[in-house]
Amino acid sequence: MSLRAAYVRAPDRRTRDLIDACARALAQHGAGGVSVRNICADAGVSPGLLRHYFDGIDDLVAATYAHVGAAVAEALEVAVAAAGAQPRARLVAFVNASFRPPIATQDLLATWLAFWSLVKSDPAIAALHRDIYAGYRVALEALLLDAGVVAADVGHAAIAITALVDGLWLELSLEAGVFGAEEAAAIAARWLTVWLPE
Amino acid sequence: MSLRAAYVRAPDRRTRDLIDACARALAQHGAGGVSVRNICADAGVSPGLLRHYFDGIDDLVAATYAHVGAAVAEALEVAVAAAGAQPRARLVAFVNASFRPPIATQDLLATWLAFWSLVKSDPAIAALHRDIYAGYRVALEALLLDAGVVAADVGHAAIAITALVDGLWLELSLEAGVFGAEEAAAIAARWLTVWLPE
DNA sequence: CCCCTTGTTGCACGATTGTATAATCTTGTC
DNA sequence: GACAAGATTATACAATCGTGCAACAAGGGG
Repeated sequence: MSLRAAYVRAPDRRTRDLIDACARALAQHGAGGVSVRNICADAGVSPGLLRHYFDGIDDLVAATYAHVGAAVAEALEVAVAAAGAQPRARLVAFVNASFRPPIATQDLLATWLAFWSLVKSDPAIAALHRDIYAGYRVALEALLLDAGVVAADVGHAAIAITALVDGLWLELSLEAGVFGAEEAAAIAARWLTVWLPE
Repeated sequence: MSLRAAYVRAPDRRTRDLIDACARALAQHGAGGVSVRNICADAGVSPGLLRHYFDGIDDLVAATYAHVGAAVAEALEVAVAAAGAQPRARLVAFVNASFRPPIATQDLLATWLAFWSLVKSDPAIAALHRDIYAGYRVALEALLLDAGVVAADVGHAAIAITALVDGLWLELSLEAGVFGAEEAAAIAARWLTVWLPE
């Protein structure tokens, strides 16, 4: 049974290998650089194997988005938990974590940008995008409310902060060198004070 | 000679037709939806004609980016000129114009998003992107300086405002319906006050 | 009227795409 | 060790990709 378990777990290993290879392809060559042969060669498997674990290349890309999205959400959760109990510190930690590893790495930003470009053409990606951002916004709105932002402003503030974070991600990814993650965090922190009382 | 001029001007018409068709393809199907046959069919010409006016499909996409970028820059310039002489009004006009027609149309935002996704893979697009954003940032920095932003802050402020505008564009394009251009303009206006004195 | 340039078409070519499939290898069970 | 089942490979196939090319249409200059 234990050997059986090890044998059964092998597919999960391959699933993960393919997702990682897909993320690498997305990061390095953009959305146009993902092809079955490309990904499978990078994962070290035969091209035919992809269809054994996924319904097709689109399904793999969607699974990669879900995986990366969950990893980001988890990293944000960890950062908030580590910030302690003070509401405002938790909010700042949430925003600042967006500009530090493991989130603000060059590869992850490029991968995320590739996902954005697929939202328009792939309905499955669009649905995932809605879910991921809805979750992000809910978490952010809760933190804003706890930090003392007036209820009427919470919706606008969440949209504004999300937009700023995404915009800074975009520039960090596209124009590496013009400014760094530290400056992005400083800008976001300043933006936060607009919505906070006092 | 006059007939000759009319005859010579015909190619420009076709160049423009192809660029428009390319922009439509980019807006509707994303970066992955641009193909020679697709674009030429939409423009109403034979597939072979594309190579008569452009070095290839990549060249056409680059030309489309340059064309759209120039159109946006011109629209911003017009908006600033129409705002009068008061420095702060000119700055607000510059930012607000980003969220009104002819810039903040659904099609143009989708096209712009497609360009972003190509920066990583296409060096020509990357060079164009650098030029376009450098110009944008120079114009914005000049307006900020005139509006009274302290010189030491101008660089950061330009980056921050550019990021916010791009982030709002991103959300307007990807999640149409969650919020509108009017709310985006209101958010940007509030963000501006952070950098302005008093 | 003929020619020559240029715009334009239609098709063919090789490369690459995603997917389907048959054969092979590996592993657990009896 | 034989057998069943799943993992994996290699190859084949149709579709689509960008591009090259030969031919046709059209109009200006000789």
